[in-house]
Formats: sequence, C-alpha cells, structure tokens
Amino acid sequence: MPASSIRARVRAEMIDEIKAVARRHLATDGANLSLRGVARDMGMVSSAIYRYFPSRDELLTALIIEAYDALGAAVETADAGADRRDLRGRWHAACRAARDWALRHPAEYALLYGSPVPGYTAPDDTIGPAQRPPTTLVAILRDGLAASLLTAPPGGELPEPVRADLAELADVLAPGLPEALLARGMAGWTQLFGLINFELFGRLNRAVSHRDEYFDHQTALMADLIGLPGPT
Amino acid sequence: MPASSIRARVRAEMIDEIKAVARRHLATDGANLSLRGVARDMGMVSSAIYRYFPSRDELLTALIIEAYDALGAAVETADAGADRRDLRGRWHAACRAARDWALRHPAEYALLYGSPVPGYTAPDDTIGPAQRPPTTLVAILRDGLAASLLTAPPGGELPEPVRADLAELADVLAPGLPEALLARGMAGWTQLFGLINFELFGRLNRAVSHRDEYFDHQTALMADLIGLPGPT
DNA sequence: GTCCAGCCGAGAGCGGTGCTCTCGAAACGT
DNA sequence: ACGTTTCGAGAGCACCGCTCTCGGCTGGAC
Repeated sequence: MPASSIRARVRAEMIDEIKAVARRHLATDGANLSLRGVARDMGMVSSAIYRYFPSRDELLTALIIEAYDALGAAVETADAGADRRDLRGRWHAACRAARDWALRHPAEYALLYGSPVPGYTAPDDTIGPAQRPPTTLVAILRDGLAASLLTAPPGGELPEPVRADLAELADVLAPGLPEALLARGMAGWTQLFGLINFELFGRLNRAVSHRDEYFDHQTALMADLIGLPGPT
Repeated sequence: MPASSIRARVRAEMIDEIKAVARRHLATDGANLSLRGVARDMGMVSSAIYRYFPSRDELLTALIIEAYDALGAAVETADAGADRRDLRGRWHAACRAARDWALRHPAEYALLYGSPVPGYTAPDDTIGPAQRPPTTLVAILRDGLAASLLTAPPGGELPEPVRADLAELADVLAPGLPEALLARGMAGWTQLFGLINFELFGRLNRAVSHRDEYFDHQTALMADLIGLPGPT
C-alpha cells in the first residue's frame, strides 16, 4: 500500500497533462481558455475535465500559480547568476529576466499582470508565489545595505502614513530595510512591470523600435533613482 | 432636406443609448460585456443591436474611444487648472486626475490599460485619443523648458538607438524636446500607469493602506527623477 | 395625399461556451 | 471474488456572438 496508489499517480499525471494542454492553448489561442477545447485536445468529453478541476477558474488558478513560480524562478536564477557585489548588475539581470519571461509567455504574463478576470478573485495560494519577484528585487537592496554598498536616502522625505505602511511591509519582506529605500525599490518594481505591460500590450508600438535598449535604459534610470552602484 | 434627417437623428440617439447601457453594464458586471444583456436591458432582441453595431468588438471600440477621450479630458483639465509655472503642481494634478478617473471607472480603465482582449486589435481610431494623456504630460516638460524652469539632463546618458527612437517620438509629441528629458518623461508616464494598474488590480492589497499618500509620494519620486521644480 | 423603398425589430437557428446529472464500466483494495 | 470507488461518456440547461429571413412601419419624394 504505497502512499501514492496507482490511482493517485495516474490522477496526478492526468492533472499535469490537463495543465500542459491548457498552457499550450493559452500560448496559441490567447487568454480565453476553453475547457471544452482542452478536453477535445485530450480526446475527452468536456464533462470529464470536471473530475480533475471543479471549475474553469480552478484550472486558471493552477496555471496562475505555476506561472508565478516560473516567473519568480527566472528572476531568482538571473539574480543568483550575477556578482553578489554588483548591485546594478543584479538589478538589470533580474529586470531582464522578468521581461524575457514575459515576452516568451505573453498570455501567461497577461494572466498575472493584466486586468483581473471579471468574476475571478485570486485565492490565497497565489500570494506566496506572487511575492517572489518583488522579494528578489528587495533582496538586492538588503544585501547592498548589509555590505555597505548602498546608502539609504534620507527618511525625512517620506510622509508619515507612507512611512508607516512601508515599515510594516519591510517587516515582511526585509526586516530593518529603511523605509525610504523600500519606497524607491517599490518605484523600481512598479516601473519594471509598467514597462513590460506597455511593451507587451502594444503601447510602444509606433513609438519605440529598439525595445531591448529602451528597456535597459529605463531600468537604468530607476537604478539611478534607487542609488544602485555598479561593480566595485 | 436637413443634413441630419429624422431617421439619422433617432439612429444616432439609439447608438448613444446602446453605448450608455453598455457602459453601465461594464461598470456593474465587469469586463465581459454581453450584447444580449444590453439588448435585454433596452427591451430589444439581441439581433436588433446588429443594426447599430456590426459586432461586439465594434461596440467595445466605441466605448474604448470614449473612455480614452474621457480620461484624456480629465488629465488635460487638471493640468489646465494648475499654475502654468508650477511644473511640479501640474505634474501632480495630471497624475492624480488619471488615477481618480481610473478609480471612478475601473472597468473602462481595464479596457484601456489592462490585458488586450484576445482576438481584438485596436483600430487606428483609438491611437489619437490614446495619445492625449502622454501628450499632456510631455506638454508640461515642453512648457518648462520654454520658460527656462527646467534643464534637460545630459544627453550623453542615452545609448544611440534609444536616442534615435526618442528623437522620432519627440518630433511627433513635442518637437525640439531633448531626448534625455523625454526619456525621463516616459519613465514617469510608465510609472504613472504602473501605479494605477497595481492599485486597481489588487497588487497593493495587503501592502499599502494609505493609497492617496503612497501615490503622491511615488509620483513625487518621478518628478524628482525628471527634475521638475516646484512653484517659483 | 399616396405610395414605396428603406430601415427596423422580432424570431428562429447555428455553433460555441461553462457546468450538472446520470449511467455504465472499469479498476482498486480487501 | 466482491463491493466500493473512480472514471469517461452522454444528454441537457442556460448562456453567448452572430446570421438570416420576414413582416411592419415610416420618412420623404412625387
């Protein structure tokens, strides 16, 4: 009597295959995922899918969680591949990894950072994976501060309500991080996904043709704002 | 034989009413607009709608154009209401107007700046209205430069491909605007809609509670990056 | 004042969707 | 070997966008 019986194993494989087919549909057909469509592709009838996912939204949630994890992993490995003391290099590596992943998986990215699906509210399972990219970015700041490569901007520039919010946030993400530094880090985070959104959703279409260089330059501007130094 | 015959007039009124009902549906039911639903609300059968809009996408396009215009008008009037020489005040007024409009019309905002509808590609009619907000922001920079309230950052910071792209863009938006200044303006533009996206799409949910103050602070950071001075 | 072309709404219908329920068969654990 | 559990198939419901046809109304030219 194995902990995972045969039934449980084939069931897990079935769930994985459904997710794989759904991901493929997402990549080709765009955001509107059809349960009946993936059922057809698997040679099944649509009602059979409901043995594995109680609703279309649950399938979407599973895909969303996996997508968050894939994006988070991409950003983390990119950061890990850079010289620990080259804060600016780590920043650019992380930003580029996020953009590259988004360009390679536009439909999944839209699921994560596009408009929320009308009736859908993200369950709590997603908030962990969703925090991986910003956590990685903040880690760069924390490391830089610990290694004295970075100095925090004056805290006096923060209105008190903002300082209080950021203090609570720092307690979760990176305890001890000065609020003013976190504020600029969040500006960088916002900018990063704003840039990706604009590029992916066509807002740069008749305006910017050298996308790679534009992206690097814009993220460099934010690195300046944060105060990230180059390699020592 | 009036230029607008009776027939044409009632037809135009009908189109307006359909758009109004559709906008109401958008506000209550969220992004998935149902043609049959608006037809029901108007006491009509669904096929009758097709006398006025050839497809659901065409209705969406009409709503998108009106939404762009409403947002653009809100930003423009906000800017116009500020002291011409207070560049920072104008910047904040424009940013707040965009955010306020978005918070008041979340579904319409999502239509404009959320993930694009799968099969839908924005027709050319939308690019004019879509340019109004960024044009207004750039106008602040142009005015500041003309009044010598603002100095452009050194152009040497720009990689050549970026400089070339931005030069072309400046020719359209604000001829003569230094590329490095436009680059920072676009960073502010990206940041603005990244901020609104994050707030509206729930990314700030368990993180930032004082939304107004946070927004003002983040846009102030970008005003710093651009180099906007306060009132003289 | 007549009359007809043009417009309009209703209705039926097509293929698609998410989802529910039932039924029979297969496979598992005992 | 048997009873239970699980599974896929199928029919069906209500909804969707969209097409086509038909009959009535009416604006405007005569």
